[in-house]
Amino acid sequence: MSGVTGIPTATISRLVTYLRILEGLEAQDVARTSSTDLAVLAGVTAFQVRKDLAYFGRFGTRGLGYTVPILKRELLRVLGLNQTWNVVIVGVGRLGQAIANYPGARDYQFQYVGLFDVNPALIGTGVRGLTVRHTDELRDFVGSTRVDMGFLAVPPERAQDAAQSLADAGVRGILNFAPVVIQPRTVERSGLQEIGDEWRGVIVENVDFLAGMKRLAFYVLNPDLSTTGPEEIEE
Amino acid sequence: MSGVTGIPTATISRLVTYLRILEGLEAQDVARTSSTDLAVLAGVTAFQVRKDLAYFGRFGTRGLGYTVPILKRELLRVLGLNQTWNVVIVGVGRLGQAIANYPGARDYQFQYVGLFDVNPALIGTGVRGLTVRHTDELRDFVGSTRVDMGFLAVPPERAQDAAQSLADAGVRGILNFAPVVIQPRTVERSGLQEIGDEWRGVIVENVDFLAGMKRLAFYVLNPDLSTTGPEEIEE
DNA sequence: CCTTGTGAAAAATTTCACAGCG
DNA sequence: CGCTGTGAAATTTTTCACAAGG
Repeated sequence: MSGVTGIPTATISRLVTYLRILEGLEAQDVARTSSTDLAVLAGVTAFQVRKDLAYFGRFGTRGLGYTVPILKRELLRVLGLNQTWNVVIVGVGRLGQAIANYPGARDYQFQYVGLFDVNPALIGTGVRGLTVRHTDELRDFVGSTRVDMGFLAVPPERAQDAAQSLADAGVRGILNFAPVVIQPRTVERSGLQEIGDEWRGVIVENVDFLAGMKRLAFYVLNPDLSTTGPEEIEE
Repeated sequence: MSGVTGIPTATISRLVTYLRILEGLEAQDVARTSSTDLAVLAGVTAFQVRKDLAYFGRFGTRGLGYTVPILKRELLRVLGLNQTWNVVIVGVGRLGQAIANYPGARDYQFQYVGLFDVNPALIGTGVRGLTVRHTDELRDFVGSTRVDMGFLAVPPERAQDAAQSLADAGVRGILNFAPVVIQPRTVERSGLQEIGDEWRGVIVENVDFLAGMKRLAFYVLNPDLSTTGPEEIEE
């Protein structure tokens, strides 16, 4: 859609933050905002805000700033949140269930369409109106239902296999909650054939609670090394 | 401890990954490894591994590589994971309880010493052997018990206040699970005095599931913009 | 001969100054 | 005048080539 290239991944994270802020402003009926406002609320510089937005277009009016609903709409579009996303959850233990029940996902047209696990005790039970199926059925399921992403909430030792199953089934994006690096290539594993070249093009994003905890430990011990955002937020 | 400065935050994230990999290697009784091995397993370049480690010392032997237990021990030390961390959880709803029950935190001497919430229905109940207290008691609690970090698992609209409570109580690190930017400065809030200058020096790390989901949406839509790690991992 | 550790080069990202336009 | 949008400068981070050392 946009032929743009070389956009920092940090920019994408910040766009998500700006969007959240705009939703807050809209909820308070604020009509207009500026790069400086957004910068204060996001904890970055106003330069950064403008540069981030400039990668995707011109959304403001010189001399006036940004119209909240317009900028919000544009960010929704840029991030792909103005469309429906069908999601399966693989791993329906405590974490998987917490994810399924976490409020806020539905606000963005994220719909859980399937739950999968290998634990016989869980299969057949219902969580949020969906029946838990065996992970072996993933492939058939994806064949008959559109699935845009998979959330991986299995124990670490099963994460690579489960990711492989998702990729083989044709799922294009994986949100990995397991504290493991998912290998995009088929890593040599004793005697196994190289399966699933569908790997090419599968995106993996990680959400890692344990890693966050450890990073925090480091920065509490070395506060001088932490990035506490810019000193000056105004230009 | 280390007078080193200017260490990329990305380096700290990668150190956490290397540590995890080393623990896996140790569990498989692998005695030695190399920057190339670690690079493959971490999905980065070998240059990167060596540079990351070099910020903190010389842990390898030229010609031989790294001794797994030694490098692991050094990374534990660097990250501050060879000591006990006392943690309180603020917000004991579904998410807070999932965090309290998540396995793996205890492996690193992270100990939950207190649970806090404002919901009367929860106060007094027990979760994992701890009694849930009212958040108002946080300050007294921190006065009598050492608390090194607080995990913030409250609804977004309460996150800033709860973070303020933690900071006022003297907690140095906050792991924020709420999809909100915690303001390190006391932002103008209708009529309230500027309280809690303890803010200076409080570290905030974020673990944001919804943001991960949205980033994934973007990259699934724009796969060409995703950083799929290096093409070549070998030197 | 192998693999680390590191100064220097290259690339990416952020900061900045100001032109552009309502 | 005010605030955005952006090319250029400054800074940060990564990549690289190779010296150092077992």
